[in-house]
Amino acid sequence: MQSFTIENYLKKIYHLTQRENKPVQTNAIADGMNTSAASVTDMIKKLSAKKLVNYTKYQGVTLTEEGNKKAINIIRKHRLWEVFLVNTLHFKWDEVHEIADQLEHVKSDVLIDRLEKHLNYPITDPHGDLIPDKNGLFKDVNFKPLNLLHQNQEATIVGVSEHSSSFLKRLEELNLIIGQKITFINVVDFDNSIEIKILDNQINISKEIAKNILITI
Amino acid sequence: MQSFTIENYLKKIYHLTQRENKPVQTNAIADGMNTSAASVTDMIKKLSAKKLVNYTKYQGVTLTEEGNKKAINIIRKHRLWEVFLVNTLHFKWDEVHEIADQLEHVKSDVLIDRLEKHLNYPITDPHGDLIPDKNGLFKDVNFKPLNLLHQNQEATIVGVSEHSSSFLKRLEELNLIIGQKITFINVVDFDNSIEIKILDNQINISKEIAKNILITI
DNA sequence: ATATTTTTTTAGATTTGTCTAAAAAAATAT
DNA sequence: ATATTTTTTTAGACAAATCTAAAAAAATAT
Repeated sequence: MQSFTIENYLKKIYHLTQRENKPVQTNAIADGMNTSAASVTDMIKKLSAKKLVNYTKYQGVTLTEEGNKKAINIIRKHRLWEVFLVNTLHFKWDEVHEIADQLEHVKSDVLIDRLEKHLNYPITDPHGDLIPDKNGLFKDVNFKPLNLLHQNQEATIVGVSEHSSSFLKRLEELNLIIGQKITFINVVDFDNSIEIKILDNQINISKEIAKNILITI
Repeated sequence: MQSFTIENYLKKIYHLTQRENKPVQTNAIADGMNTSAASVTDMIKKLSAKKLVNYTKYQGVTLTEEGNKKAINIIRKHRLWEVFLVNTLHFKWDEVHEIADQLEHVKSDVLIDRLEKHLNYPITDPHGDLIPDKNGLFKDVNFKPLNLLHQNQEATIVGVSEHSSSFLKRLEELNLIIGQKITFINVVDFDNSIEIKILDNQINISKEIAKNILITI
């Protein structure tokens, strides 16, 4: 009986160490995985014994080079499956995460190669997240959160940094979808919400929404 | 941590009770699953507690109606994924079994619906095995083994009843592929091998090969 | 009908991943 | 600098799925 536990831990640790480049705490992993801190400690010891994480007691963990490689490979598979679900099977972008969480664990390198070819070597998944190549390398791109734009700057939406279904559905309602062009107007002092122009209308979006939308200029 | 163990047992019991409609023995399951008889006994008790199999000590098992339904659903998923692998990703028919064994456990009814639609509602998988519909019903067809044909009878190959890669590869070498028309000539007394006409050539195939080829007249 | 062989089950142990409760260490506050 | 709070680890237990070895039942052979 094989299990996906190790792969899920590696993926979670990867994501938690990405934004800030420092060890992730036991509790943060436990929260993110719906498990107890004690279980995380147990599992971390196993991962450490397998040389997939660097671990010193009470100091949190980082991925080793090998752990990182494995994590990126899972993310590659997850994102390619998401593209498949949206492009080939016509799912919506807010419907694919849970299914891809299962598909990402299927073991077959040739399957992923063929899938990638079938999808025409996509660079990003349906949320604009970069898909690493076979060697784990990400294309170098210049994405930043919408809230960092300056007055009257034009930009194109290329991704999101939050994947909850409720967030994605809201974006669709506002036409804030990938490929959409927008113009930054200004920040409203009172609540830090943001005025933008989109499809010739001016709309207001909260800071929470704005900072989770990725754009390129 | 979820596991596919129960699904794999159900599938195996389904296949082992199919050909002969009587209880399957503990040892037969153990052989087919690469495990020990003791483990099978343990697992059977669990399946019985869940009302998925009918079990009386020393008497072997059969599937309950519910167990049967679950088994057929797994087989449906397995076969649809095989069609996907061959038709969409261009795998060969002898390369898909192991991958489909993983994909069949992905849980999402809507995924299977969309996959089925994408594949244009196929009736059989790449080996000619029938794909049950959503309600677990198989289309009623008239397939039988090639060795049961009579002299000079013409027939079309529609499937195989053995799925090993070595068998399938051998069939390809002999052009014995699905859709191929053949004419039965005669049985050779000495070794029960069979003479057939195929693509204007007469060839000889062993009884072992012949009985694992399914034809329709 | 009894002995032998085969099949199945039980008993007891192991591994994986999890848990709760308590102890220990680190971080924070006074 | 000490007390308090938070975080992490340890200890001990549990469920799932497996194993080997031994016992029990069923099937087969003489």
